Amino acid sequence: MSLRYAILGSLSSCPSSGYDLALQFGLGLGWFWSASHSQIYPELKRLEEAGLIEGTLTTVGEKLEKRMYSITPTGIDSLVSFVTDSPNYPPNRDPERVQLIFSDLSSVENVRRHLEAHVRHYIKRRDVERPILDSIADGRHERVQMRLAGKAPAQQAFTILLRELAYGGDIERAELEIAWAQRALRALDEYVRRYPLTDEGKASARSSDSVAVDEHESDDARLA
Amino acid sequence: MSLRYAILGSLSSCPSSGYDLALQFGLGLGWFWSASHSQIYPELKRLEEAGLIEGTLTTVGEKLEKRMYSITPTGIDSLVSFVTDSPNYPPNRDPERVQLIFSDLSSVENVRRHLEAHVRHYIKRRDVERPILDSIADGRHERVQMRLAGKAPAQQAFTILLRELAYGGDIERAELEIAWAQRALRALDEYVRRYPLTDEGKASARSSDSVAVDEHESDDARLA
DNA sequence: TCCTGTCGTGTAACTTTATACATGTGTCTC
DNA sequence: GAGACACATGTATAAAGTTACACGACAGGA
Repeated sequence: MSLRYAILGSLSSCPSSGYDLALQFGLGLGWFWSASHSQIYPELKRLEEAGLIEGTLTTVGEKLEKRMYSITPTGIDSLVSFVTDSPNYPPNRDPERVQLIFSDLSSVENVRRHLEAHVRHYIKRRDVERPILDSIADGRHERVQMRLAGKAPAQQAFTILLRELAYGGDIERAELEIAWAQRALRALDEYVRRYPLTDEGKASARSSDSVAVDEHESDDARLA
Repeated sequence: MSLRYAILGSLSSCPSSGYDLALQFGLGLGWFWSASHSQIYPELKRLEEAGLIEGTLTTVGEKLEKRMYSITPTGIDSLVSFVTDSPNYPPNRDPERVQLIFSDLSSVENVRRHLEAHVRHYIKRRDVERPILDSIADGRHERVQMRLAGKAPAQQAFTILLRELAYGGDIERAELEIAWAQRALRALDEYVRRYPLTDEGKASARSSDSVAVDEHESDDARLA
């Protein structure tokens, strides 16, 4: 049901078309909830039927139709009751970790690649989100500005605080992932130092050519 | 498709019934991938048809039927190619954050409750996972022991390392969430100190009785 | 004029996940 | 012997999400 409330939330900043929302779900809001236009358009219809939003048909240029939706008072009430619910935490589904815990079937090299990709992914993410946080902090962020319009200074500060917390938390998560993966890479190095010959026996776990490994078990014993 | 590989991964430690797997997906493996029995049983059939696993019918007691599945060499190959893929990161869907960023429509008190619940949630999670990590680190973890069976010491150390990294990372995530939410709570206190009267005007953002807020805007100006 | 890219709105088919329904056995305790 | 609870396996239905298909308008430059 969160898609519904993400839409209501976005519309509580300013009226938008389905297209606008789809962009939002790909960019700003997309850091917290993703959705594609094929999910958004039907949901907008349902929301309008339920009276939570209101659409007006406008035209761009000569013929191009555009449906602008605004949130209704009922919609606001529904959104408020959503944010007032105690937070719910969906079941864990982390494909990256599933890969990692079963990667003992592959090689140290593979895990290294995995962790390096992890670092790159979260560095990218952090580097994209940091400027957004900055622009919120110093009042340049356009969509936040819209949300602030017509509100008292105290309310404005509250809105900004919450956004900073959300983006700040996301960036911290990214930084944790980077630090974790880098430490993991060092732990891998350490492992390879301790079991030097295993690194070459990459396929050892996959097929039964564990001869090479067995051959060097004495090395393991010596080093351990 | 990760359900499929989570099942294969679990079966690569030891043969299991659908029931066993459902328990796993609720406990150990469930930290990384959740699934209910209604998803598992049909998937097991598909996996058997595809030749990735093999089921044998046994009986418990007199009549109670039990289907034990083992992973086949083809299944191992499939699993290895899964863990060898570069990690993929699913779209963001974080209902807690969606609530937070639109919580400026509710009250400081509501956000405080939200953050306190967040702290409790992740404290609980950390406290459950920490002993699991410990049991892996000192070799008491039963399912990890099964996975180690018959492997060379170097391979065993590799398996243990990966599990430690996975659980360790999860615990770090929990600790980050706790620290973040606690800092957020202090930031809320700070906000209330700066805008003292807004705290009482809880409903101000919801309805249009912003009179109370407007009345005290001079206070805001004075303090800011 | 054509072409490309953005703007704009939808539907169809499929996969995945959630929730509930449905049934029966084994084991232990009161 | 009855009842509670873990063991064990499924199906049905609906909701949510993904991917692809489908159409057309506008604006800009080549």
